[in-house]
Amino acid sequence: MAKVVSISDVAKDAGVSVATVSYVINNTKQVKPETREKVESSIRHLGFRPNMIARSFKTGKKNLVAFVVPDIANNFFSTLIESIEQVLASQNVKLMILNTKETKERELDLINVVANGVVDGFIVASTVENYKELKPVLPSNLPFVFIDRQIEKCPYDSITVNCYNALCEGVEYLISKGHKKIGYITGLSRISTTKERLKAYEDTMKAHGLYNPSLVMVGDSMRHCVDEHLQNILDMGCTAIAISNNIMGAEAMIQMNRRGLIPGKDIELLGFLDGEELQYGFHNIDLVCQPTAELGIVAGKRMLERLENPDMSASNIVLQAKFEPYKG
Amino acid sequence: MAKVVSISDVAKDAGVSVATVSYVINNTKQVKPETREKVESSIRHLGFRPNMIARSFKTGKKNLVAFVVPDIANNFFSTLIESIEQVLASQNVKLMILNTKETKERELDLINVVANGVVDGFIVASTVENYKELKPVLPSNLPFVFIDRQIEKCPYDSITVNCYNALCEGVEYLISKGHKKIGYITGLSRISTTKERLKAYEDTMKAHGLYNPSLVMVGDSMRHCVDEHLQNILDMGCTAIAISNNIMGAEAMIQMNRRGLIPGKDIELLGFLDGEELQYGFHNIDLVCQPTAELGIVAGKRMLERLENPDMSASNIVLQAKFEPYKG
DNA sequence: TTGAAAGCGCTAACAT
DNA sequence: ATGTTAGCGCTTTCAA
Repeated sequence: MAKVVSISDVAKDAGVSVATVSYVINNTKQVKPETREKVESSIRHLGFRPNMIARSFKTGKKNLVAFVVPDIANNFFSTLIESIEQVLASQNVKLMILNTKETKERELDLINVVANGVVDGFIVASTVENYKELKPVLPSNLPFVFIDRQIEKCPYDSITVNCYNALCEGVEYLISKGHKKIGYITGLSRISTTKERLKAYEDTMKAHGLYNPSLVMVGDSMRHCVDEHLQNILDMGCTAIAISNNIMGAEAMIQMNRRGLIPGKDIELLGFLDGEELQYGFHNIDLVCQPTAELGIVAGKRMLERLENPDMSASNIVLQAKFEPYKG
Repeated sequence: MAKVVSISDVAKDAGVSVATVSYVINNTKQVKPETREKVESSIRHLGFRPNMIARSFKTGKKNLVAFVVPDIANNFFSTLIESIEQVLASQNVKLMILNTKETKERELDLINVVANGVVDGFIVASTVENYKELKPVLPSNLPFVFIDRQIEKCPYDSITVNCYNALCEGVEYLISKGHKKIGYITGLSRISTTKERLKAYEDTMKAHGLYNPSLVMVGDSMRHCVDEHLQNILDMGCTAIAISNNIMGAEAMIQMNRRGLIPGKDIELLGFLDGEELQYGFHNIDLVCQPTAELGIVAGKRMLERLENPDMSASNIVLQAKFEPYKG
């Protein structure tokens, strides 16, 4: 366990003051070239690396943003992670990922732990339903950007995707192809995207006099619940099924495959295209396509702006999904 | 942007010294109950949260470990993340995830950025081939635990899974069922797991006089490469195909599905079961099963031990995968 | 062009 | 049981 070398070790070695060393490593003042050389040589020679914690402590800047994410195993969110990382990297800001597993307690706990002093700001895809629950843990001095899911009465920036129109169009499409019994699997009830999408399904079905509440299965936004719901829907004799998110859609594909059913032939599937994953394989289902990468990019940019200027007023940006039927 | 309250604000408000406040928030000395109460009331009242950076700066302890991971979208790694998180949580240590996307430069850069002062240690699933490349960025004063992939000549702890025997058994099994032309898709060549698995395939095929180098497709451990390789293997008339990791296996399933081919019927598939994902759906392929969660647990524990006692000598732990044929 | 020194918020040794 | 204070490594103001 070698001793860790500090700025004063470098100063001593180079025969200058710590201030001078600081000037050269930060390029923050003019330094005589030969002095700079001496210092840089000592740095290399001693293997000095500035202690980031000390630096953050002093400057209050960490160049670190936390992304609070419900499920890193969901391709939608991993795509989001990558696009956010990319934007932040342009300003040399790193992304710290905190995985809540769709659990309120974990979300609140993780935010709480990291809130004071560790990061410069938060991007949050919250699993919490409304602002009341969240408020106690939100540090008032840090920027927050909410992404993907809208929190009721939340006075911060948000970037979301509206899927209502696209999903209505999708259900219309199924109906126009003659489907009458169309099953639906929802996500976690408390989440805004789940509500919006369910409403799209319900409104469209009702408009055509086809709505039947027993065709709606209440899922959990994760894959586990799908198999059972799928079975119920099949048992009820549905000829088509719409599914409230990507991961459940992917699971439905798998489970249909296991039963020897071919999507788009034996039963028509309307799902969500969220991440790269689905682009590659799933060409035989109708899709609601979210601009996932763009969502991350917009959120990342917003965070960068807010870091620059914390006093901007909050804004809510809504991107639009679009419907793309399978061209079989 | 409200003012952030510090320990001295609390001290002032409660009419005690900063030391006393520190004692109550850390439970590090006896404090008279009524004093404690006063302090706790001030803390609640002012909304004080200890500045973690300042604390880390002072104590040198961050309770934060970095996990350097090649691809968070790969279920194998997200399972690993969850099991590591779980173990670390028992000591109140948090996990920071750094995503390299199988890119050496990103890996070296990210380690470098976080090396000094941000974390207490690193768990690394490295995409780098050998220790020489890695060495310049490794801070000598921090613990490292290498996981999943073995780095040549690396003098640190490692926890890996040996799949050689299980994959040999799997290929034997295919051969015993009468398959003679068995295609193979490899992972990224530089990675230890890729090498080990390829060797298992080659050794077994050779032992039966069935080896033919043109049946081997060089992949990249990600899904993108699979479709083309799969086509080649089908064109060559293979009746079975073995695939070097989970994500490429999943992609092969999807692409077969797209072609209307049923795994285990039209062509036999030998893949890897790594994460939860595959447990749910893929019941019609033969599988090499890695103890993924256990891998994470062992690595997490090792890190915790090392944090406790940095001077332990390095150890290399190897877990064993096992082969499980599809029982159709 | 360089240096001296204050101070960021906290912990913990030492004093009371 | 509580308070006083040094000091963690760094940046930055001010002086030289």
